[in-house]
Amino acid sequence: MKEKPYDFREIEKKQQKRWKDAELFKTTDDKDKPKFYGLDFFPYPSGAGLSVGHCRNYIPTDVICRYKRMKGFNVLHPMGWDAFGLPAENEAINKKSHPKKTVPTYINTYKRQMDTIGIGYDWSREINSSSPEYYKWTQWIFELLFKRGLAYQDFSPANWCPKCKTVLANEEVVDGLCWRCDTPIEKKQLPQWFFKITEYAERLIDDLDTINWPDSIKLMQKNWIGKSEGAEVTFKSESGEDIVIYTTRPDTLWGVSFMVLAPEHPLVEKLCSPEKREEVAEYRKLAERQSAIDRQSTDEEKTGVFIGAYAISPLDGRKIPIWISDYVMMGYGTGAIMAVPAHDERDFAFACKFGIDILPVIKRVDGMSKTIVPISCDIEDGLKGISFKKDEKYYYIHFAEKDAERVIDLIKGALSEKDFAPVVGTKWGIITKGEFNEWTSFEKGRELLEIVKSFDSSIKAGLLMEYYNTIDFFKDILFHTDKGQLINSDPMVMAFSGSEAKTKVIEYLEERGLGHGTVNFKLRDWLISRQRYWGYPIPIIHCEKCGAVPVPEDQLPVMLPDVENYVPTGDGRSPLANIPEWVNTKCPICGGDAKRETDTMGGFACSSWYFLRFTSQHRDDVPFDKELANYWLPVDLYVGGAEHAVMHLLYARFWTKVLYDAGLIDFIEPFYCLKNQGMVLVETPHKQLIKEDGTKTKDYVPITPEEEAQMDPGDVTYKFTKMSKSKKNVITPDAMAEQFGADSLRVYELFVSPFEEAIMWSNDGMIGASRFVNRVWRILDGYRDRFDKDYAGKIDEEIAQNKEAKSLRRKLHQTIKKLDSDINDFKFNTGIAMVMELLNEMQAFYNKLGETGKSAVFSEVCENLILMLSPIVPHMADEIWEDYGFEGFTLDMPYPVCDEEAAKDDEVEIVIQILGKVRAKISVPADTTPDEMEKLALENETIKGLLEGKTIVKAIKVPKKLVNFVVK
RNA sequence: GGGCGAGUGGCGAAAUGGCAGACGCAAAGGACUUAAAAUCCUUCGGUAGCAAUACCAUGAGGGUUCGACUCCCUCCUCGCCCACCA
Repeated sequence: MKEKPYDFREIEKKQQKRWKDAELFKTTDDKDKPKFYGLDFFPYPSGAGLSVGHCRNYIPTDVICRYKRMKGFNVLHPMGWDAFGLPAENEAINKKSHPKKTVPTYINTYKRQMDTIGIGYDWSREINSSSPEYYKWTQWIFELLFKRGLAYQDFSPANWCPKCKTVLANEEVVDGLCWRCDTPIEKKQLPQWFFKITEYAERLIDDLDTINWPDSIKLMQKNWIGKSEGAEVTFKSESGEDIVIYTTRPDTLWGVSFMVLAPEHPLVEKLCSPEKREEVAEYRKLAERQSAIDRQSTDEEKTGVFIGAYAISPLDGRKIPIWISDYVMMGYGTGAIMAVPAHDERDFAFACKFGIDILPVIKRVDGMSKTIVPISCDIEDGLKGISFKKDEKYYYIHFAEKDAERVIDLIKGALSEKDFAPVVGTKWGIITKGEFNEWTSFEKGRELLEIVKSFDSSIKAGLLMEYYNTIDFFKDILFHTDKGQLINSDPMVMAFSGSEAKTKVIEYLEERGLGHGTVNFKLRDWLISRQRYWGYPIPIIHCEKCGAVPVPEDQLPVMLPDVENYVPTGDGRSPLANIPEWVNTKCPICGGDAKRETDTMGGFACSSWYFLRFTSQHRDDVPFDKELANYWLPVDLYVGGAEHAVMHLLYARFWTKVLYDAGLIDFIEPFYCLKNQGMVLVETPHKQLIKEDGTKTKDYVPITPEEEAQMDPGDVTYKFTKMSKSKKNVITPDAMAEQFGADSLRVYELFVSPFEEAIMWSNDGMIGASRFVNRVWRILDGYRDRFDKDYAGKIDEEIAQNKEAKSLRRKLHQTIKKLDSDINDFKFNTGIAMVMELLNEMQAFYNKLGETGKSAVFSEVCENLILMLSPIVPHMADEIWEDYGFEGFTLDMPYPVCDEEAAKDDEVEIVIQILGKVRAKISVPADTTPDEMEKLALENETIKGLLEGKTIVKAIKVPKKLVNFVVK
């Protein structure tokens, strides 16, 4: 027999052509079959092309889709292009080209690369979000939202990126910087279009329970939506204005020491006293100028101004000073808060900074004496602290902060008389080795403190001794709990404690008409306007008489006009505003002169419904076929990076719910199962960052290979980072397919680490994967001429005679079972490891078989190996399949099924332990009963010897696993 | 500051209460070869020992259990996400 070399370049090209010619991946809408919809995140086609990082996303989805197809599912596995939006436009500007030209080129590259690694997409359903056929329907959905009152225009201070010259959504602002170009964001007052996603906040939280997503992503969405329950309370100012505040801690109402409004709060103007007017105006100006980053920083000292006005407490008629400060934000709640320094850390810090009187705590911690027994709570010679006993351990807490006196006052207030019961005078002490040592003098105490300070914190824990120099420890007691009994409040509510107190106070307020319970969300409405060219025009016509009118459906799409110069002007208007012949139009209602909306929509609109379009991409009369959408959706498997946790995934869920409400679909969530693949990191040269004064910092920055070549090798450090074009460290799938083959690349990415974990790209690992693939080929090809299709009838005879054949067959069926369940669980790495074990056994068997030996079992193993590997190494599988004389494609074959009988072990090795330590191992028939196992264990010579003179108290027996003797 | 996750050989990793290190990489030895590559066959956590074997070992310390990488408590380190949301 002539050996056929594994020429993967030739083979992969050939099989890809066969697949294409046979339209192998074309999906039919056969509604009788169970369906499987596998989808990858909608990629933005960039000039950089695909990297092996993208493949980490596409390969596993492809494996699952191929596997599901072999399992008899009707599989939909489409791909499309998120081609509209800022990234595409910015890239085109940089290249001094037009996105209309660059986008198709990039798409072609992506498609070619995806085909190169053998991803089985149904290209007949390809979608390009920048094509009028697609964006017509995105505009249609905009109008649907508009008609349902979910799209509105509003003047608002928007996040403005001066470099991208556009407004950004909250989600697109990262650390106060533009998520694309890292430019600090400014605030700019502009008329903007919003989607009312806040109306769906509750459902967006609740429905998370119905989908199978990673917990971390669900949690991120929950935190982003940020539901909190509390109350709105109305205070009257001295001048008679109503000031409504929002609080989540109505139970602390009687502790209101002052009040804070957001600087831009509309009442500030009215309330401000004449003599404070100037100061207030100045502060407001300052706050306005501050960029998003300053305002969000927690480290900043609190700033604020007293506006010279007072509110009257509706509870007791007390005068409450009103302040403004930028730690209160207009966008959340009512933009006004009641400040309770005794129970809120920020209010406390503010009160300390400005010397505002603090009312005592109004909630006393229940049963504090059970957990904390203060020994002393005083201030002595500048040393401020509290000693106490907790859980039988002694602690001393020293407050180094300048407001320690006030903290200690509050703590005293939070303790009841009985908490102080064991206190004897002002007894100072310190605990070492669990012993309480009284401080005989201040010097002695200081000395001990110094020693303790120098201890490593782990040692401190070991000594039952802890030292704090902050108020951290009491945060839980004072600021971060609603536990405790109400005190210093109205007698009507004082009987209550814990979270019940909160409910009762809300009732108290509602009865007296002072306020009511309410729910607030951190989520803001979704800002969709972009003052940029490369997006689809918002289909609205502004008429002076009729207002904002949606473009009639039969006039959709509103085509994006062709313009030569699309570079943003930076005046806050889109380039479309400079095309009068496009802007000027007639009102669809009254026929009078009107102007088109010139803003375009952000790219997230396109990706908020594309998964629906794939089901019926051909329809030009509806956005999607309702029946087909209901058949295919929700998506059964959605794979992509975790970085889209809040933006895309939240918007797509929102639109799906809107479409459901409009009766267009029958499901409430778009993606049933979500998986996040790990990143691919690559070793990249870095240099140490040197400060201006020449000192070295701890930070390293990546450098390009050219920079590396110019540097002293000693100064270069290698670290694993994400691939990026600017670092010039991108590894492309094309290069890997050329060097090792697409099938080897697929194996490498699946095998090297668990699916969710980041992988450190390694060429050696790639070689290992390629070695495995080659080995599979060599064995299968080597047996090609001896392969016997009619092996089935000859198996029984062979395994009866040949123990090794039986054992190999067992391994085969165990592997089928393991790989099958591992693919289902996304545990590709261990599944492939098991195939490697099978291959090792095959190799040993094959070696014994020699050049000419034949085996029915080996034929069975070969056929099943080809089929079970088909989703993973499809090119090779189909090539060998042909070589073995089979017709058609492995993808059309049923996936191998485990023969449970064949997979059963005859004998198992059990471990014999004495007191949990392994002392012997014996091999027993698999069906040995626990009692027989014990008997056999006791007969073992080694065990006999070790048990000599000992009494067996108990024998723990685990079938097929172990016997453990507990002895005395 | 808050939340989530992780920490196991020289390296990527396996084992989710039952033999720690499957599988792979790297390394070492052998076979084949004029030679190299490739391939095939071995060895491969540490300490002691010729060996059988024994002891140690899953970030550190404690606990639960007949038995802990796995569960609980305390601490350390790293990563990611969020961050003045009243």
